[in-house]
Amino acid sequence: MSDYRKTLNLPKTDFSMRANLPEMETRIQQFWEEIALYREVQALRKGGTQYILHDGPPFSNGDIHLGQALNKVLKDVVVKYKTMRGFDAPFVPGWDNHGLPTEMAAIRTFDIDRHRIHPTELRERSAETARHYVGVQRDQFRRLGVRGDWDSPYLTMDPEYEASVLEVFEKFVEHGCVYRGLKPVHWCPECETALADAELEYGEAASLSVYVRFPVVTVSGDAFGTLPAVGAVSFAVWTTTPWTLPADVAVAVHPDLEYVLVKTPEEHLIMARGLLGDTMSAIGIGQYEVVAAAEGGGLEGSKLRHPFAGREVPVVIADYVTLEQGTGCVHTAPGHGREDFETGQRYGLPTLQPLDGRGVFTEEGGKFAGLSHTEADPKIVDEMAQRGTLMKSEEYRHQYPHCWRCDSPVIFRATKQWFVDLSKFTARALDEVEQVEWVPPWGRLRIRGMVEDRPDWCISRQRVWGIPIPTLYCEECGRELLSLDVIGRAVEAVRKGGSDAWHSTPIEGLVPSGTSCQQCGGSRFRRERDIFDVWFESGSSHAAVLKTRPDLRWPADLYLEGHDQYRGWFQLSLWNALIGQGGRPYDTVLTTGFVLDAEGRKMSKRLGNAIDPQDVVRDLGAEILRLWVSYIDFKEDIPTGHDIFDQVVDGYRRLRNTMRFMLSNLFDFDPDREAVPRTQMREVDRWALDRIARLLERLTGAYEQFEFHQVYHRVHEFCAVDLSQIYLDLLKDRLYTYPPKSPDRRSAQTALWVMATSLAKVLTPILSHTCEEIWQHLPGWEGQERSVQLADWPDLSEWRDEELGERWRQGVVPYFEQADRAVEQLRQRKVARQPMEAELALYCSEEMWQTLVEALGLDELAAASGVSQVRHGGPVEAAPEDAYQAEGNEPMRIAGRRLEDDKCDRCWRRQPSVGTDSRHPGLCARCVEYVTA
RNA sequence: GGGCUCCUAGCUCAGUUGGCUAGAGCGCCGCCCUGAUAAGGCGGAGGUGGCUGGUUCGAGUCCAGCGGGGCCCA
Repeated sequence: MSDYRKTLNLPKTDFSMRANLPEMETRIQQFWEEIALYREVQALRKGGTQYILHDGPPFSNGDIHLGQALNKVLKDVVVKYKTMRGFDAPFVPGWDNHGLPTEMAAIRTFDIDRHRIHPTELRERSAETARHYVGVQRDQFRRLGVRGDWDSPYLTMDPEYEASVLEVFEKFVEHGCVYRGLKPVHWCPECETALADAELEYGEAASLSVYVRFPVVTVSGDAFGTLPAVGAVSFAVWTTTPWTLPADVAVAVHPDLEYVLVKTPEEHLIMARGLLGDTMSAIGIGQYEVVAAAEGGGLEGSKLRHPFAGREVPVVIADYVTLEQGTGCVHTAPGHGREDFETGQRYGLPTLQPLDGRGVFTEEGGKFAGLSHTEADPKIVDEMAQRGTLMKSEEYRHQYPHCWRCDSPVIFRATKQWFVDLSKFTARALDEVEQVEWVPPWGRLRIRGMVEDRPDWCISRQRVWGIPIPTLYCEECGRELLSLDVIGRAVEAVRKGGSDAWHSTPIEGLVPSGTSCQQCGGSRFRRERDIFDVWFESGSSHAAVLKTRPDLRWPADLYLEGHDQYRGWFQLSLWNALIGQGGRPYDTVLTTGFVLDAEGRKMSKRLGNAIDPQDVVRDLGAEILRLWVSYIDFKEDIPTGHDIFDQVVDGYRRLRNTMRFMLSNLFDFDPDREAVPRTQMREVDRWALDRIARLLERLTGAYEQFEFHQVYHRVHEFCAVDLSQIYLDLLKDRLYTYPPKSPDRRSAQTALWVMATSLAKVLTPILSHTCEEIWQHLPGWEGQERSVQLADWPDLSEWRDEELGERWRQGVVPYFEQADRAVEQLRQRKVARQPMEAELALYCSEEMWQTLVEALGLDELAAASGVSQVRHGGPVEAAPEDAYQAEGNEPMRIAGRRLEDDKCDRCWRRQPSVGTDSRHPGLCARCVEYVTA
């Protein structure tokens, strides 16, 4: 009997069931290399409407992490989708080379002592590091299957790019919004250098904690009613850094907190009610009474006497004042604190800066001049004790930032920095924000908030690895010189020789002859050594990249980054483009959530819950990572974990095997010659095509809305339900047992071919490698593109059949589930252990029966029911007692019985006709006909 | 502490303008098949919709508060 197996058209394909993805992907990627796919696609889409996705540059300072992998794959999905839709959608990847992360990577890699190394050498080492990691990351991104112009990416350290940044700066200067001012920065007095946040290490340190009286001169309005004798009333202030008191210019209170006037045996004190008890016990006063209360807001403008400097200081409002510690009255020294500084800016207070680079008090420090800040601490306390303004002093241990190199405690010190005044662009910026499409929509709200309360932008950094700020200082008086001429020369020099040219060009080459200091008239200058904030560089990418490359255009259609970039790249690119180019740099901004672990916590190397994309690619394959990207909703927080990847692997298998089944049944199909015209197709095949046509419309919509997870979930469901459970299952009988060239079989193959090619196309943006592999295993046809990525987006609208689809949805598809249940009941009752042993009798209206028979035909109705035979038993009422009661709109009952007919050796169906032909005693009549034909 | 945001079965997602017993796939358990076979089919269990209160004839869907997670600030 097994002889008949040879007469069947069993599926055949080289498309393996197990993918061995890592191996397959490299083979496919090699193929892409060979045909220069990126160029091919670009050439093909040349002339199409441009769609510019501008790549946000990652730092070139290490291997790519999962978030970056996610980001690039998403961009790849967008770009591939767009090109298949006919757009000219180039993808130019970029890297952010400058800045502290790379400088630190270089210091680590080369074990550099940054206090000894010459800046030029540190720049060289940093450049080397950056180049190295650009190469590493490029390979890693390519390994993910990301298609782009990898041969000519943009690098922020390219001289051309650097020159463009300086040109943007030039525009800023033209607008007159660049100025030099004071700003407190973390400063290491040992190393005498500014420190970035990343260079701080927090550790325990001892400080002097002091409670200090700020005697009241006047209190605003009648906040506390009638005050007792002035002079006997003080604001109680607490601080752990007495050495910052010489720079104090104000006391801050919270506008909404309640403040009280407290009477003690000796005096009256003012502090927050919420801290009254703590403060009193700290300063050792047991007997006191509250005599009046007022909201902090009402105290604004009160005048106090500095505890030892003699000057008057105002009471100001600040919402960062809390009840966690202290008295609720916060000592404010704009020169020594970031918040203090902003408060000072708001009130127009002076920024006192009495410390030099070594942390030693200058003349401005008055009687403390010459003392280091640590030496001054006790002296200041003594001074206040003598003047009677000290209430309490004690040692205090707390977490305090230390220098990462020398481990000494750092200080906050006001230094001169370059700023950009953004205030006059705020209205324009908000206007542009409204023009942009933010996805998801709440992005607008978020960026609006940031634009609205944006302080002036400090663009200078005291670092080495970056683009120099092309300004000068007078050698005589130290006054800065902002000159368009000088910037112009810098642009030219940098364009030729890179950033180093600014440092190496003789000063005469940078200073136009006749230049003189605006302040003292001096004619000798030295160059600025500070560099730009890296955000200024990357924020200029729209100009440096979009405006300079012929394959791109300004502004971009899309920026796509993590939602941390609202404050970062999105915002700073916006200001930069607004001031530099007069408009927004993007039309749409799409943001992704953050990659979290399975418990929803952030991923970090420290927690040890980070997943390395390189591991995923090596162990599971890039396709799994790509599928994961479309498995989750990337706009929300993104949960990850090995179990999630396992699920993605399962999902991949389902997709792959469904595709494999279709491919394997197309082994003898020639789409050019054997495709069956729509009118001659079996109805069930047309139903399947209507289903996929309908699916395709939804998928296209999902791509348009950047809802890629909808693509995955809908395709997966389609493969599992419409195909595996229903269509492919019922097709087997026809595909395997019918004569190879019979129109009925070709009809099925036509449908399979349309579905397979369409699915391969619509999944290409996501499963690029697998779809390419499918493409290579499909039966070839006239005009088939070399790569599926060169194909057009499928249009299956011709296969839509509204009437048929509706009829099936109502009257046919629901039957399948009912049949399954009826069969299950037979199995439960042990009527038939195997469904193929059974026959079903449907008890329903004649009309209902006709609908099913006309839709499927008797053979396929049985196949779809999973049994050997199906017949109409009669009206519902005629059904036997134990018949299954079908659910649904119309009444139907399904009875079943075990067939006594023999099983056909060929088609496995139990048919009465088995054995009627003496030549083939084991076959049913249908199989005899096919075999003898 | 502030701005924005998220919280539906073990997991990832659906649920149209508030309206019938809240769905899918995966996973799990049981069965069948061995002509998709390191596949495939059938069935089953599994949800106080983060919690509390409110608006409404009716809320997963609207409002308020609380709890937990995330990003960015502080």
